Parts: sequence; structure tokens; C-alpha cells
Amino acid sequence: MKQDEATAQTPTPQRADRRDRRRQETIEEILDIAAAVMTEEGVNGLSLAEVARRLGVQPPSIYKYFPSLMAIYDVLFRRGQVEHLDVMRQAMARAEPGLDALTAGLEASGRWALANRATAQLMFWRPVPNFEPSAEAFAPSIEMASLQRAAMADAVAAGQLGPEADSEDAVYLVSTLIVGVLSQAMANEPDLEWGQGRFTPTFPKLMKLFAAAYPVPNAGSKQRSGTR
Amino acid sequence: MKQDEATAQTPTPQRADRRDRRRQETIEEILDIAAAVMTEEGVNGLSLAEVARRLGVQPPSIYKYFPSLMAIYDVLFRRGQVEHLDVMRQAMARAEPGLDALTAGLEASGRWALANRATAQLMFWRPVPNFEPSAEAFAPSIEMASLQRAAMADAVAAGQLGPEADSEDAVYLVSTLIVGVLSQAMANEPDLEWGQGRFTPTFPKLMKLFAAAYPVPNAGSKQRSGTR
DNA sequence: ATCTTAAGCTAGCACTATTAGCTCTAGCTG
DNA sequence: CAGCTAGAGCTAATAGTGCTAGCTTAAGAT
Repeated sequence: MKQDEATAQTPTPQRADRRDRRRQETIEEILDIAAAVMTEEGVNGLSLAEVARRLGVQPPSIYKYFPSLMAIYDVLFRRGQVEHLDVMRQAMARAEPGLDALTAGLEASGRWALANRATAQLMFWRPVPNFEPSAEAFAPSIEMASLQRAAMADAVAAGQLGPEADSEDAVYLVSTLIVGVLSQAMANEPDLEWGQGRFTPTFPKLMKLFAAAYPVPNAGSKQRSGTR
Repeated sequence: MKQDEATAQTPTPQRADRRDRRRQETIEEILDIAAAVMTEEGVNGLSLAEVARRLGVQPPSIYKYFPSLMAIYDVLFRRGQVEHLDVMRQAMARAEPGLDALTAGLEASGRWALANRATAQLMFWRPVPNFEPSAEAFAPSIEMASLQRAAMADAVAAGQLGPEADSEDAVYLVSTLIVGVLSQAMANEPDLEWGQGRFTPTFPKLMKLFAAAYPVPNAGSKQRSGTR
């Protein structure tokens, strides 16, 4: 009944397998339910049987759409990576390029992670035995690293950070800082949002620390910060 | 019912319930097996049935010693806390009080965590659905925080850190740093030990950053660092 | 109007945690 | 030393899980 957009020029309208569309809808529905179950019961609390129950179907029917529980985890992993990357990219685009963008991106990342704890845990902690994300599901995280790397290069170019900040090491360092905050927040304050509690409010201080780790060599000479 | 050691002055020797001793031995054996299974199969891979199998017993027999699987997790949690605290305390005692002790303690903590990954994950990530550690099992972690706090007070007294380092915030900050390193190492480099890979080697740099976050107000005047 | 096949189903297997209730014997107690 | 108790094992059974095999039905392509 609705051809996504464009392409309405074929003789018989909607001939493009309407079954395929229904199928895709069911797949999406399963994934949404799975995410909800994971949120409620914890990452390892996801069960095929519960998904089937909520979908109003017998458990074996799920296998018409996914080959295994692990396959569902994999798609949720991938979905999370894509969404997370998107949120981060947008936050970075809204901010001044350089250190501002990096900070905004990381904070958005943290906010997203706490708002989507279960998925974030699946992505960053690997708590499910026998689950190894496929290379395809993992791909967006590589793009994320290069986004961060680019922001650091900008920050160096703008004279906000020293030249060594444009390095793999710096990416690892900065990611370690947020992951630390998130780990603490999730394990010890499972009901609080970003900005509440003992850990996430330390994030600005951590970013200052990070900046301090890469001081500009000859301060005061080049262009002023924020200009660019 | 049983006097642990010493006190063998009662008329009948070893009258102190030898059954209780056997029982205690079995309990220890179960816990050791459980820890081994967790190490091999992952935190959530621990299964009562597998423990029974290795003990050479039918699964229901385990219930003579533990009321549930979660109870086993709880004791493993507590065991881990105690061992971890011990390792950290010893490392701190061996080092110069103050910043050195803090650094040594944290590194020992990291080393222990990577050498006992499964238990560490159980303790710091809470990946098991429906498992909430008992207050008793949690107790040692409070003592650990006060150990760190004391080291920071020493560091302030020795003029290695500014006065604000003697605060709860500083404890949270420093614990966030190691947890970050550990999270990254465990999730992304599951086979490497402390000191290898991309993350744990950044620990010294992080400690320098931490120190930089609490600078001594009037540098160069008081006593020199390392003296005390 | 026919015929294919996707999408549901039931039955069943191999696991898991857990409970109930039986048996036997180690070892405490008179 | 004899006898009794309770502890430590067992089997059987329940309810849950992931997953496979094979049947049925009707939606929708032809």
C-alpha cells in the first residue's frame, strides 16, 4: 500500500512484493519488542519466549524471521551502533568544530548510553556469553572513532590542543574517560539519568583533564580559541 | 559449633563436629568450581548443573549447600570483594604513603581485575539479571573507598596534591579512571593482561592527569615531593 | 481459479533452576 | 558398642529456556 517514496511508474501499482513489506514490518516489531524486553529484564534477560509472548505468537514462529537469539542480539547491537553514531554526529555538527564538538559528541554519547542502557551494555560490555558481534554490526564504531579523531585534529588546528592530541592514543584516552563514567553510573546508579548522581557530573572536569593532557606548546601566540 | 583453629584443650580431641568441617570443605569446593566455570564460560555462563557435574554429583544436591544459584553468585561476589580489598591493601602498604600508595593500590586493583575477570565483572558490572549483591557482600567495597580516601589525605599532607583531593569527589574521579581502563580492556582486549594492549598502558598517564587535577596551591615552597 | 509458499502451528529434544520426597549411612550420643 | 539422627546423596517431577522437524492454512502470485 505505499511505495516508500518515488517509483510509482510501473503498470501494476504496488506489485513490489507486498509480502516482503509485511515481513519487514514483523521483523521491526520483533526488534522493538526485543529491545523493550532487554530494557526491562536486563541484557541477559532477553528471551525468545518472552518476545513471542508479546508478539502473540508461539516461540518457534520467531525462527521464521531470525535464525537464532544471537542473531537478534546482533541486529540490536548494530541498531544501537547506528543510532549512537547518529546522535553523536548530530551533536558534534551542532557545536563549534574542535574541542567543543568533541565534548558535545561525548556528552551526547553518554546521554544516549544512559537513556538506552541495555543496548549500551550490549555494545560496550559484551555481557552475553557466546555473543560476538559480526563485523558488519561493529562497523559504525570504527566510523565513530574517526569522527572523534577528526574533531581532535580540528582542535589541534584551532590551537585548542597540542599536536599529540591528533593521535590514536588520544582517542583511546578520551573513550576511556567516558566509558569509565558510564560504567560507574550504570553499575552503581542504575536509575539515574545523565547529569544526576555522583559520576556523570564529573564529566566536564574529565574533559578539562583531557585537554590538560595535551597542552598547546607555545600558549598565547597563535590564533585565539573559539575563533577559527 | 566449631572452634576454627587454636583451642584444642577439650578432653575429646576434634570432637568439634567433623561433619561441619566436611560440609565447609564441600562448600569451598563448590565455590572454587563455580569460580572456574565462570572464568571459562563467562559470568552468565555459570550453571548449577555444570558445577554439579564437575563435583560428581546430581544438580539437586547442590541445594544442600546453597539455597539458589544467586546465593552462589553472592558468595563469589563477597569473596571477590575481600580478595580484591586485600590485594589492594597490601600493594598500598608496600608503597610510600600518599600518591605512590594510591597509584600502587589502583594498579594492583587493575591487575587483579584482569587476572580475575569473571569475578571482577560480577563485582563491577552487574551483568547477571535478578542478582543484587547483599549488603554484607558489598561491605568490603566501602572499606576500599576509605582506604583510597586515606591515601589521598596522606598525599595532601605530604604536599603531593592540593587540599581538594581529600574529598569524596576525588575518590569518585580516581575510581572512574581505573574502571574506564578496565572496561575498555575487558570488552575490547579480552585475552590481554595488564600492561598489554591499548588501554592499560595509559594508566600512568591517567594518574598524572589525576594529580594535575588537584595541583598544590603554592608550588615550590613547602617540602619537595617524594621526601616526607 | 489454481497453486506456491510464507507464516503460523504442535510435538519434541536437550538444556536450565528448583522442589518434594525417598534412602542410606556417617558419625554423634546414650 | 549399639542405636538413632540428621545430613548428604538420590530420583522424579515442574516449569522454564533455545531450537528443530514437520504439518497446516490461507495469502497472494500466477
